[in-house]
Amino acid sequence: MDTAEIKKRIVQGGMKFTHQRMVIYGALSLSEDHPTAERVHEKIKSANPSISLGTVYKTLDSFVNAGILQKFTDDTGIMRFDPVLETHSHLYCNDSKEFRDFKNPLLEKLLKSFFEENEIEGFEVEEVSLVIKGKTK
Amino acid sequence: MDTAEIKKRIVQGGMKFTHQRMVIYGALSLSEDHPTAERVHEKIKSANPSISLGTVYKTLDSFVNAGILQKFTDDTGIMRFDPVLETHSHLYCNDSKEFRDFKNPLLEKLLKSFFEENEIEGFEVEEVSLVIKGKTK
DNA sequence: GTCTATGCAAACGATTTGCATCCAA
DNA sequence: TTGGATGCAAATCGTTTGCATAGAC
Repeated sequence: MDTAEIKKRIVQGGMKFTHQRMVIYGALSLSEDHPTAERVHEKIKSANPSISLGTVYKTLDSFVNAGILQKFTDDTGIMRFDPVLETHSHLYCNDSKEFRDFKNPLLEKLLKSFFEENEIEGFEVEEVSLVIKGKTK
Repeated sequence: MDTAEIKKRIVQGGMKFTHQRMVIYGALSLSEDHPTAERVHEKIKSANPSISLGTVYKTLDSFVNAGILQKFTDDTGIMRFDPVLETHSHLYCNDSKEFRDFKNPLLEKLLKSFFEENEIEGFEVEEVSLVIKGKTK
């Protein structure tokens, strides 16, 4: 994702465009992993030593509220950020403790049809979140 | 679940049987919700004021290691405990922020077959965890 | 009697908050 | 110019740890 595209996303999210937001979103959009706030801070601080960890937290939170970033919490309770907005699942490696995106149209269709065809009594489904745990081989 | 059954579970898990473990497992096995450690402590403390929150944490952790309790982490990063050991999913109400168990053999079979029939390149699936988010109606 | 479980208090670590200053619009 | 964004430090809070004592086996 290039500079212009990132700026567009930030502005479309209804946010002021700042240097910090540019740098932080840039670090995220490059990463295939699902970094924590601290990891994002590490990635950017050599080139941008003045951006504080507090700002990274606040900025990531603003991105989530603006809908241009997704967040989830891993098994250890630490927040993870994901710039991929489309419906997708996550692979979690029990050995390396790392996440990877898993996009599979068939699986998504399967889940979608299941919940369309099977009403859950007393509950209205809005979204489903699937984590696939196992080992990289 | 009665006293004898709880004692059996604790002993079969290879753990010493203590009054604290009895009380803590008892509080969990009664609850359809998925309480936090603090919630468990609240539930038991009027009848057992000497059981400390630290002991609740250590005990719940021992149960998980012994395999007689499952734990997961909610979206806010707080640990939740679940005495239901069989494969099942969770319903999460965005309004009340509460979890309910969702057992559905068809859904479980669907997911199981999907991952049996669709090899994920470079990944060996061990378990899948599904959270269904929405609203109680 | 031995070895683990418990209670207590202090430590920890990820995240949030308050507030003065800065800067994009 | 002005309201929102940033940097810094202190506060928060769920959870863990260390250690002396108690209790299960």
